[in-house]
Amino acid sequence: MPELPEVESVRVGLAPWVSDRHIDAVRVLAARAVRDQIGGVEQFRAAATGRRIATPARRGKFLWLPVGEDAVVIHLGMSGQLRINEPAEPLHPHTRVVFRLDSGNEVRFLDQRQFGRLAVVPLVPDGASRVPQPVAHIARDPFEPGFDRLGVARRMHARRVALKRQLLDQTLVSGIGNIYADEALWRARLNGERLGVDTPVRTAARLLDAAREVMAEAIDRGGTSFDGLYVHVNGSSGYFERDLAVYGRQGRPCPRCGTPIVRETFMNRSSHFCPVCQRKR
DNA sequence: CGGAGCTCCTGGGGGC
DNA sequence: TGCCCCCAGGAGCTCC
Repeated sequence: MPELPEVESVRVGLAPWVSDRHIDAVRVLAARAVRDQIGGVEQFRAAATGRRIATPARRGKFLWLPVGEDAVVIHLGMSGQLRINEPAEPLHPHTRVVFRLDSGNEVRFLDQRQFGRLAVVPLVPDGASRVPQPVAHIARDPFEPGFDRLGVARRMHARRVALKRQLLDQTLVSGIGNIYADEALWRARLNGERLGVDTPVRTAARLLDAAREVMAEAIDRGGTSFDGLYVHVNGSSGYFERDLAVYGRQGRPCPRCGTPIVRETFMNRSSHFCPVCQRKR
């Protein structure tokens, strides 16, 4: 389940293989992967072929390969992977899109559950920089220089919306998914069902700090994976379940107080928390 | 228009 | 042993 740290891990791993390379050919094996592309598969192929890739960039969970005034924007969804292969290597059955580079290598997009998506889109202005058009409505992530920590905390406090829902709202703060939301809430000792209006601005800011810390540690470890679906660009899996305090650890002791971790359904998703450290009040 | 809920998708795993 | 159903969730979409 790629969240910000996993996507950043993919970006860093991909960069030396694709930066300053030309895309010589594009194969789309599953039209669904480019369903957002205006003009469909043919337009995707035409718009990507022959372009030179600059340094891969990222905001939140969105990754993109800048190509001139456009970008190949990639969202990995639930199970998307990018791998570098030689053309002779057999295609994995989940391969959806293949880019052949002028280096002779291939960049392969694999995606079992097909929530992932790719498109060639124009870059649009965003402050001092530029982002792909579909990324423009996404908020800055906690690692971006322009991330307004206090401003986001104030918005959280102003809303009668549960803290976990706000952490997952990509238009408020981007990059956080279900796993890091649970981990950040545990670290900040807050229950995810607590409302923003019941949370002081400084407490909301502390929660954002916790989210950034948890994700920074995951980036240092090279990403996190829990079901074997997430894989680094070279095919090796990042698997750091032991570093998680609460996610997927229902019934096991809270690392802080020993109380068994509880799993509940919230927002049609699973939520994991310590019933003592993170009281619902 | 903000907020909440629905939907897409697939293979692994559990239950019978 | 085999089959069926449930489960995981990011984000775009729809509805209120």
